[in-house]
Amino acid sequence: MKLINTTKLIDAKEGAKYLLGCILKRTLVDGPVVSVRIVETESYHQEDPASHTFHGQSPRNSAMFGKPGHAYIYFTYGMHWCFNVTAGSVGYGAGILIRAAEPLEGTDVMAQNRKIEDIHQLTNGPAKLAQALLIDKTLYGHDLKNPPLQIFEPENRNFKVVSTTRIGISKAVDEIARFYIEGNPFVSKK
DNA sequence: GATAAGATTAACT
DNA sequence: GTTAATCTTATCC
Repeated sequence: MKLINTTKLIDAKEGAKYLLGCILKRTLVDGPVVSVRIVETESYHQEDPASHTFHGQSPRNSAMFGKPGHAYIYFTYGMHWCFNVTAGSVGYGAGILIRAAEPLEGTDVMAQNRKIEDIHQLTNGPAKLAQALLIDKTLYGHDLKNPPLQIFEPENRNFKVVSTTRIGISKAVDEIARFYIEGNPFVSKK
């Protein structure tokens, strides 16, 4: 498989569409490999009031001001981790939230991590995905070209992309920055 | 130093 | 449809 081309992530919105269909591969400490296909993303950039980078660089968001193609991971609502791919050139704070994915490999491990059986509930939301793949602050700033967390280009792009407004935010609610694969059953609801 | 809100989820009524 | 869970960060005294 071919690793992603990070130059495609310079523009957050284009990057969010580029990541659809890509394979996210997680190698766990004790051996098992989990892989999922990205089916839903949202883009955020520095002039966007809904972005964590809107008010400039801080210890929390510093990864997004670094090289594109790294992991920006944040903790929210006192209990959830969310996983993003950094975007934009160095010095410009942008990122792409991975909202949902389709389980491909290691579904048994994901079910164990999520403590549920239903395949359709394993990774159909940003915090669910992070929990299923055991993603937390230890992977903050991780270069996604290296194990234990990597992203590969898809074999083909035989799918249609739908563009809409984002979910679960209160600022810049009219911005079209959410993208998902049409008809995919693992796209989050709401 | 204190407080309010948050790129969510699951469990209720 | 509504709400609790639970804690970090940013913002404002």
